[in-house]
Amino acid sequence: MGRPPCCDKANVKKGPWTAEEDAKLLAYTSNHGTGNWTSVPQRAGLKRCGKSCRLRYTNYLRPNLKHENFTQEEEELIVTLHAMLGSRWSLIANQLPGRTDNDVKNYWNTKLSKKLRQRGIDPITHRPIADLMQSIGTLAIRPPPSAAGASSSSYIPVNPAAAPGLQPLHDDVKYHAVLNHQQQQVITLLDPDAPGAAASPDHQLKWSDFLADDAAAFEAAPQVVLGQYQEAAVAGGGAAYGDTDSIAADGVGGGGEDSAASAFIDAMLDSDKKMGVDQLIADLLADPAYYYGGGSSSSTSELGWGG
DNA sequence: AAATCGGGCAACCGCGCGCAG
DNA sequence: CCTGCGCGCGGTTGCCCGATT
Repeated sequence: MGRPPCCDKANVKKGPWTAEEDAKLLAYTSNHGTGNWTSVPQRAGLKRCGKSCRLRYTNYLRPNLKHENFTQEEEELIVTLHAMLGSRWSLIANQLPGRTDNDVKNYWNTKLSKKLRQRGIDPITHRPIADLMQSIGTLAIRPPPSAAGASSSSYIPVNPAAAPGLQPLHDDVKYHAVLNHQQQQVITLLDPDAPGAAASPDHQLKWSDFLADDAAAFEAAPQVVLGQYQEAAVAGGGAAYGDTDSIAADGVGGGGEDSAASAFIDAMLDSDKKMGVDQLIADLLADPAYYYGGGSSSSTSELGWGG
């Protein structure tokens, strides 16, 4: 038994919107707001599905939308957030004023993923493709990640300790130093007075522990949860979102990992608005070590997005 | 000049979640 | 607690248009 259709599809227009339709929808929303989309078509005199109206409004007609090209700063922010959040386009778009999730998604699919591939970085895992090939070869004999392993996680540059013999593409030491430093800044910003802040390596819990009881853990010590999430997010292989997706897909776990991520993300989004975490993200992006370990951190152009 | 190809983008579809009754 | 409904999200599709042959 499927869900009934939201509208009479036989009598609904589909396809590109005309200027007249746009005008009607805009006039209606400016006068009545955007609640109850199912009734909007009838009230606005449109032969469209309410869902289509909502999409048209949010992706095109909504005030303050940017219609110009993405800037280099926006590109870099998308890449970083995608590495942390996966394909949660709405969350990523929240960090980009004037951009919609559809914009970000399309831009990623058509431009950014290709750019990453061209630079030898897998756009799904955000790890060097060479590293992935190596991982495939050694997957069967790799031990499961331990707490210690997680705390020294490798992300884009492979951690030599985790894969001895593999040539690191970047300056891993510098990269990890930068990343850890940025994480600590974020954590401190969120709750500088919290006892046992994640700054203490001995206190770091395993991400899997957090997942088992994420809601309570987050309320009790969000700064620790943040540290864990970031550790998990940067742990090699895109475990941060790949695992949650698989959990969600097979319906096992009652959304444990997913809710863990969501709880953290929601809190993060609330907090960053208040505390300027955006700037920290920008600082992280501004450091070339993020993708190309070593070198100075003077210019984002060193990331090589320009051409 | 015409045909074909490929990229980019707008829009659609189906699903999950939250909420109200 | 259950059910129906609306909303939002992510994945996918299909059209348009410029580039190439």
